[in-house]
Amino acid sequence: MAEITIKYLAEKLNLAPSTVSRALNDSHEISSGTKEKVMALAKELNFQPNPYARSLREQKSKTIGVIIPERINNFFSQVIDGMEAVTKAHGYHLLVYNSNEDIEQEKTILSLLVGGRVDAIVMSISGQNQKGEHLKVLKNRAIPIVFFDRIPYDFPTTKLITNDYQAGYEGTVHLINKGCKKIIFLVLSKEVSIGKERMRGYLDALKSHNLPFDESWIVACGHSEIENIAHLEKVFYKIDRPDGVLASVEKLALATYRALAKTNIKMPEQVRMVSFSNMKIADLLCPPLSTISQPAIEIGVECANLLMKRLTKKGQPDLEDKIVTIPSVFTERESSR
Amino acid sequence: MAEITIKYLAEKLNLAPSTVSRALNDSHEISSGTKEKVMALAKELNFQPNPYARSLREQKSKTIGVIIPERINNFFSQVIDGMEAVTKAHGYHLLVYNSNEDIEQEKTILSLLVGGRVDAIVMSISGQNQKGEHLKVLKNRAIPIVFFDRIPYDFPTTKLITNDYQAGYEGTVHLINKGCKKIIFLVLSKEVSIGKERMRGYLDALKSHNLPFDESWIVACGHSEIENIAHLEKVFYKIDRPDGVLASVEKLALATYRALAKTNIKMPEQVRMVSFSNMKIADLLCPPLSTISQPAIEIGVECANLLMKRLTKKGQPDLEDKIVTIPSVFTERESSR
DNA sequence: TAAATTTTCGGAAACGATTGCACATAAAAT
DNA sequence: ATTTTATGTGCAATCGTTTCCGAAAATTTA
Repeated sequence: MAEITIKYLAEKLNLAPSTVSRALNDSHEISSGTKEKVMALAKELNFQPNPYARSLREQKSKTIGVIIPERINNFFSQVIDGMEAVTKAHGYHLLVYNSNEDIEQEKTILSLLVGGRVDAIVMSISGQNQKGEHLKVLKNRAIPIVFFDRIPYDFPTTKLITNDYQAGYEGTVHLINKGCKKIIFLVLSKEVSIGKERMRGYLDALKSHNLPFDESWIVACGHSEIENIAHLEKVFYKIDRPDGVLASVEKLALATYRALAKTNIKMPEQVRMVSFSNMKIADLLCPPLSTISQPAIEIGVECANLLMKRLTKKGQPDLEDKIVTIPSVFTERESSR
Repeated sequence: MAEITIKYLAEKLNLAPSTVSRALNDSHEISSGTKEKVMALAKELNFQPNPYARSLREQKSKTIGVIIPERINNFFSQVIDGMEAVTKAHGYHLLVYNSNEDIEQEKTILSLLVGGRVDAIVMSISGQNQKGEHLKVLKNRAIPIVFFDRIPYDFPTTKLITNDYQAGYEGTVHLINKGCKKIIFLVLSKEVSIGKERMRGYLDALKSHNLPFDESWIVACGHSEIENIAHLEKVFYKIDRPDGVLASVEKLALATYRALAKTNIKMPEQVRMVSFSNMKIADLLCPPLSTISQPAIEIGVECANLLMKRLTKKGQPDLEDKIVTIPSVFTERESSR
């Protein structure tokens, strides 16, 4: 079936394409009579204006690019759900890319996006490198971008994070209050923003409670689940075994569960754990996991709101260079009781 | 900064836009000398052809629309990851939509997509209705579409599912072998394809093992977690309590965990459970959950392969009207031991 | 050397929608 | 009755790319 175009409608109605276009856009300079006729036929034939013709002419795509480092992760799924809820209401579409925690892929994706394919970008950058030199392709382009969760420090735009420092602090204090003396901190990469902030909270908590600290308590893990488990096993086999764990990402808490399963160390009796996590079933784990969970949907909504405001209202200024902090919520469960 | 266009490159190089275009596309009718000059400048200025102009001209978008009923679900995330892996290699983009299990939203999304925005669609339809009348907007459009997991029966195209019948049968047999006599079947909606097939396997297993069956053993749940839990609690409070559970979707297995937690019924001692699920942490639940898990990534890869073949090779026939079945894998864990 | 190719490139149309401008016709004001 | 204004519509250019067609220039062949 031939695609239905404005030109086709115009022929059918004995009108000029321009008239049809204006009628469809409810222009004031078209009589209500012709408007109705046009609308009626358009509805009858289920006419949909060609998005690419429109994008080309209007120089905007009504599309937003989303880049996340990992798709199989509740947190990011929730963020995107939040974003979609608001962008949908504005007639915007979401192009979603998974960078697989890989800077090279991030770079490739970005170069695809800057060509005009999207009107804006929402991004959480990979853990490999937080400096963000690979983001410089964006610098001299006028494309709005907001970062969330894993943000680059030196890129002048709006960034959304949770109160990582405070949450890290409070999670640690919680463990201290439960009697933990040797709390280790699990981090994917010391380079990543969220890792750094959460770690700062952890360190400050230890300090303010006059607890000793050893460099080896910062356990840097990687992206390989198997290696992480093996590494953690060794940590727990040490004579001077830790009695507390603060995991800066969910993945590492899970690795800890598996590592502990291979030893005969009991949680929470011998070691307690608190983790940053957006798992919905933290309460079903053995034992249920104490979590610091981020308001993911809200983060998505907020990102989208910022962009919608910038894109749909005219005369809007560029995105401010600032960091917006949304509080996370702590839930105590068996793992730290 | 002004966008860099072919026309701009042409001016800079004192060439015609047509020549530049051909050079960039490595046409044989351009001398290697000019090709090099053009390529060099394009690279230097980081030229990206305007995707919308190209789409308009070529009448294809190099974009695929993906519609899923739920985003916060490992299965769908994995499927999309699989798809992206292959579409990326072909220079295709993914527009992802969440229908929220709502037929109306599905309809809205479809009408947005048929206007030429995407070259093909991959879809798993909502559980509300499996008849698929709302898909008729697609009927007279020439847009290729493939369904997976939750498929409409009467839509003539290729559909991908797992061996739902067989897996349902084998899961049930497993429970029977463990000594279960009263096995209930948890389903979201009796209308949904996967529910039906899995149920058929369940029923046949009971029959072939000469076990009694009662209509009430088919427990139809909804999308509200709270109601499901309340409902299941009642099921387990009956005098004639079930001693086995086959959950046709992960969500209902989790609801069962929570319902059991409110009673003092022990799993697997008093009731055993097997569930369809793609959870990565089934082994960390209390007790670890026996799962029938679908090869989600493979499904995504297969969907994408079908479409890429159809779209990138010329002279390809329309998508065959057939159902492709990929086997799922059963993993026994504590919940049914 | 002239003719026939082949190679290399430019001009212009096309994709479908939007919009500035011009031009009718009708209504209102003078 | 004539000018002004408002209203409704059409023409044509534009967005950036690709491609058909034709025409020079370079090369080969007769």
